[in-house]
Amino acid sequence: MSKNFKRTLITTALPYANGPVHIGHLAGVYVPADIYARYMRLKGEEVVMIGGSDEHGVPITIKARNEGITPQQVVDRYHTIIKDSFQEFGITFDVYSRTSSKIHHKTASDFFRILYDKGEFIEKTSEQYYDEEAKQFLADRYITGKCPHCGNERAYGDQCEACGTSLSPLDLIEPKSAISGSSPVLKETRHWYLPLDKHEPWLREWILENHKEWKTNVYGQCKSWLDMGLQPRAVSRDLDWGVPVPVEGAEGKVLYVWFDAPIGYISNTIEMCEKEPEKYGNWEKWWKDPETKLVHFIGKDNIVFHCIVFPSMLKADGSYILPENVPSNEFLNLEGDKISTSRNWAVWLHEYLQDFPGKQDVLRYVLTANAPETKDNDFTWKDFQARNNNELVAIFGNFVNRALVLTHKYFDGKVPAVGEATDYDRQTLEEFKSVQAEMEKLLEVYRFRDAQKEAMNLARIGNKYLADMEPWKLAKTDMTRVAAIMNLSLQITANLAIAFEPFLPFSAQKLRDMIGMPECNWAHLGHFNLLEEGHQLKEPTLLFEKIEDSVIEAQVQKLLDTKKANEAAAYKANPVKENVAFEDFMKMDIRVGTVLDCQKVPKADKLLQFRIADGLEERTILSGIAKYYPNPEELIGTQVCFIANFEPRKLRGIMSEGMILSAEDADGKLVLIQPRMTVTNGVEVK
RNA sequence: GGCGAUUUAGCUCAGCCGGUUAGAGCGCAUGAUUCAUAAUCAUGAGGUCCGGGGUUCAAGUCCCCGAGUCGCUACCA
Repeated sequence: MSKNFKRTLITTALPYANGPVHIGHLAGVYVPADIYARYMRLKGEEVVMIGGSDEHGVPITIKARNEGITPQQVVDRYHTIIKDSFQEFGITFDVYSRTSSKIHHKTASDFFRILYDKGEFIEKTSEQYYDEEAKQFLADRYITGKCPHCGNERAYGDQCEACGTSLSPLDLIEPKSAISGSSPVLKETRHWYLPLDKHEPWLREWILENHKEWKTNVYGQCKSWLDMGLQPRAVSRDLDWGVPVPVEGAEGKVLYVWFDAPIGYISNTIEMCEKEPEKYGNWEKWWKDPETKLVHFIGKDNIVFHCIVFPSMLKADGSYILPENVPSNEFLNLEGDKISTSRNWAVWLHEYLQDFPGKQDVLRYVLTANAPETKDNDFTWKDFQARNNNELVAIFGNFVNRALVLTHKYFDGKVPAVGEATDYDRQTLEEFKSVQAEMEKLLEVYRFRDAQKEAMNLARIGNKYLADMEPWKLAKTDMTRVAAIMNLSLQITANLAIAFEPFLPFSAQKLRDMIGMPECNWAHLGHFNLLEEGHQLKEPTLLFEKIEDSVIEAQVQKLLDTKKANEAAAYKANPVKENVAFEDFMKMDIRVGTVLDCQKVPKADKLLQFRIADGLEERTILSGIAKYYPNPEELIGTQVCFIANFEPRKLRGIMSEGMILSAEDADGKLVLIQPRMTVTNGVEVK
């Protein structure tokens, strides 16, 4: 399956610019991609690594509204943090740009237009609300009106927050535009769809037949999607934040964010090439030459977009190459819990860089050693400390220090003469012979965890060599032999500087400074003539430092604090809604009833089916709280509050006659509202 | 619920096309050693390979049923 490619284009998933980057992003995408890129460069291959912020989409506009700033201000803030922290962390992007850039708007726009002109889209027309004052179509949530169910005057077009009902804008009574306040009118609007179903046949062959080497999770998920049958996907949205749809009469419409984002890889490549044409050449050679190997580094939540949707877009255009591989990692957990931006459960890169100055490599090492390559993994601070102290310090750093200190002690820091190799020396040399090939084999198939282990193994061999040779004893009798031993130890040190360069670039650089090895060439790995006799070494400094318990405890405490803060203080209660008349409240019929029966609804994860004695007869109500009540039978006999005069509605084929009231806690957990003492069934709540 | 992935020593993970006593690193125990950031080196203890069936001369490895975990997806009146 290995073709001969001339050059490699590495893309990294675009971080969404509504928050900073955390260790999950790093472990899943950026550290492995950077290792791969550095390795390729070290080999002298032509390679570029593309990155950038994904800055469009509805969540950013919502965040902006909540904070009373513009979407541009939101993305400016996070783009800067993300870009700066990546750079400080040593992620070597050839370009790190953003999708709000001019060049991206043009690229994405042109891309759409070409597909449009080729007739690669399906157009569908539907009726949507239009604001004649603001002269634009209104996205669902920019329409407010009276909720047909509860009468709340300020329901949104997609949902009534008073009663929780999800709505269509057409359901609203007396709709109003949230932008101008005027009454919108219904107007026909077109939307464009990418007919993925049309692309299914070649996708099948391309993935299922020709890319069996993809990781099992990637291959499996693609197969699953293909077997289910692909559906057309909308590529446009009514929104004013994004890339405008470049079609006549499409004012107020933008490209849907998932369509626009992957094109960012292309725009960023163009930007890179335009900035330094002599270095990178024409952008098209990176995207349109079949001799370019395209590799997407992503997380597992992005598989379908990168393996099915984006390739379909590229194929629809017709002039682009397709990805050769899509190495997708699983997720990294933090101290046993899912990493979450909204819950602030994360180790943020920019904060790590502040708390651990100069320790980029420690985090790089730990994230690689514990990378979620085949399944979700857990990051713990204790493990972080152990890997630093027991591996980086004790094995790698210690060996380097021993070799250098001994050389300074016995030979004034000059590389001593080679000398005759003993059988044992030859054995040690033998172990280095296969290292280069071994590491390449692993790196080529994106197994960075194992590759890094190989590098660490070299330091282990070094430690063992010194322990077995005991030059500090021989120094009393045979300095020629000591010279030979130290020479070999120093050559091992030089090899370490090469082997670790893709993984621990800062430390490798530091090491090369110490031993005076300005150049770093992958081809030299496994050789033993890297440092010449008589070459002067610098005074050794420590490559890594031990991390004390107190430092780790402080980080753990920080996490515990955010957890607490999340649960209480950080929860921002929603603003109080508009006053309502007493009569409106009286329209709501809230009552108490006893649970006669309660069980999970088959084939639904969230639904519980209640049988309630309501004082008159009995009624069935469904409620989406199954997750929080794993033993529903325990609710039998207790009393709950419910809205009795709700329009009945069918869910999963069962008629639900009302709504059971729950409080939603700060963490999203739903807790039933229950009377403190038993009351008569059917009494009203006022 | 459907689909995909995953479940192997205390922890983190290897085990290709089924083949003799299941491996590595860390942690732990014991011993050796002092050049080194109490670092290193050696040895050792630790596993009904998630559970239950089946195919086979032979299964961690293949098939079926089930459980846990994660992702995509449907469902939270």
